[in-house]
Amino acid sequence: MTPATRRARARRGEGELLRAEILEAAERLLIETGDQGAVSIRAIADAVGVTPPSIYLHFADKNKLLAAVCEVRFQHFDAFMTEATAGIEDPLEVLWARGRAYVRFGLDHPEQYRILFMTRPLTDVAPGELDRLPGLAAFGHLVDEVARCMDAGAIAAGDPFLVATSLWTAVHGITSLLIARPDFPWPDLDRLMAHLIDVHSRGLQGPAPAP
Amino acid sequence: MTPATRRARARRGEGELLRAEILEAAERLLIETGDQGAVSIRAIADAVGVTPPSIYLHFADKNKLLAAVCEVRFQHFDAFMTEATAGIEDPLEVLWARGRAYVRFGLDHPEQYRILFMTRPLTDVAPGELDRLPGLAAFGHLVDEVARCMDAGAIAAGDPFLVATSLWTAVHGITSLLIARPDFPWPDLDRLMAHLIDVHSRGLQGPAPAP
DNA sequence: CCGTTAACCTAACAACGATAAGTTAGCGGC
DNA sequence: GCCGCTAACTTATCGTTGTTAGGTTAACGG
Repeated sequence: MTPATRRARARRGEGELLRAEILEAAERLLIETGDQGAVSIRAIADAVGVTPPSIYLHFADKNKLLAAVCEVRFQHFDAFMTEATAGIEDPLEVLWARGRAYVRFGLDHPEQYRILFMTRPLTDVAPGELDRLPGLAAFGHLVDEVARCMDAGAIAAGDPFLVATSLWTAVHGITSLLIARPDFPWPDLDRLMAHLIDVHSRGLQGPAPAP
Repeated sequence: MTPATRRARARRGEGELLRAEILEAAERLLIETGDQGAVSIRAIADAVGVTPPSIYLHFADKNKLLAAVCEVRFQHFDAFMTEATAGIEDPLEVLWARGRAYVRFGLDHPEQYRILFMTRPLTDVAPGELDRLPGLAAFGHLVDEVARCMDAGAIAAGDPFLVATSLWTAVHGITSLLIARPDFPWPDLDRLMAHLIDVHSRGLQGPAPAP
């Protein structure tokens, strides 16, 4: 594959345009190839119509680039889950809708999900900017909804953080295994999710363990 | 680091010795560096005291080597979990003991767990040798134990495969997230596991959803 | 039209996985 | 004792990767 047509140089002050084009091309390659390893700096540069070093004018290294790609995608993560719960009154149903949305989002964006939640963090998170952790806002909302369920008596009173963490690991378990082991003879996803919700809706109503 | 002292050539018919040394060195590097990317063919060869091409006398490529490393480790996987349930009478307690052992094993061998269950399969599994899938025997035993619980009336009757799959995703969710996101402010693991077991022991006793 | 500088490119490095082709040394046979 | 076969390696090299140093082009203010 010969290099794509050379990209026209941006006008003065418009250098940031390249950054956006790089992000777009990188995500497109990530989705098309389905392989993080195939998304090389050279392949991205080629897709954009630019030489490899130009990438480094906008991203310190490859990890930062991939992190940026995922950050863009996951800005929609929390919003997507919140939308999925719009108009639902029952706080317990809100929880289940959120869980279903989580799994769906992960399976719709498997490569980004893999980078964000199935590999070690690409960029070390400095203490103090923990709030910029992707998905942390979403987790906060989950804790809130769990607390709301407890207040409404929909689930047994207890530690909302502990319950939220457990719910997170539950939906992550399904999402990540489906992504990592697609060759396993999985039962129908809807059945699996229904069972998960069934178990939890019953299991969370009993007395919580002592904190 | 200069190359380690050169390894003495194996005697005739003892070429397989090198294979074992390579596997050992590869796993040691994997554990010490904690980074799959740092385990290069050259680093392994250096650790063994041999040149890189010698690796290929025993392994077709790097993926096959890493797969072999994990296979060795996971030959103990099912046995470890079975041992953890030895002497337990209550079939439900057997299930929980197995779950605890699963998480412990994963956290004790995080890099191998990551390769086996958190990345796409290193080597494509040919149809017909599905039974050699690492951990599949272990999964079979899980299904058996779930069925035993159903027979004993410890959990509601239903599809043992569905329930076993769900339990697998549950323990995998905890294990894999703990490995991938060690920086998250996790609650105490024992508390998390106790909550998981609490929820499931209650949730699995109600009527199962229709198959 | 000139000079500044933003926006790139050319050339190259070290490290990687992998391969082709050569070399060394253990050991049975005479 | 030493010859030859070949198992057990090595040397040299290829193409690709992430990344950097330093040079070049062209848009725009004056």
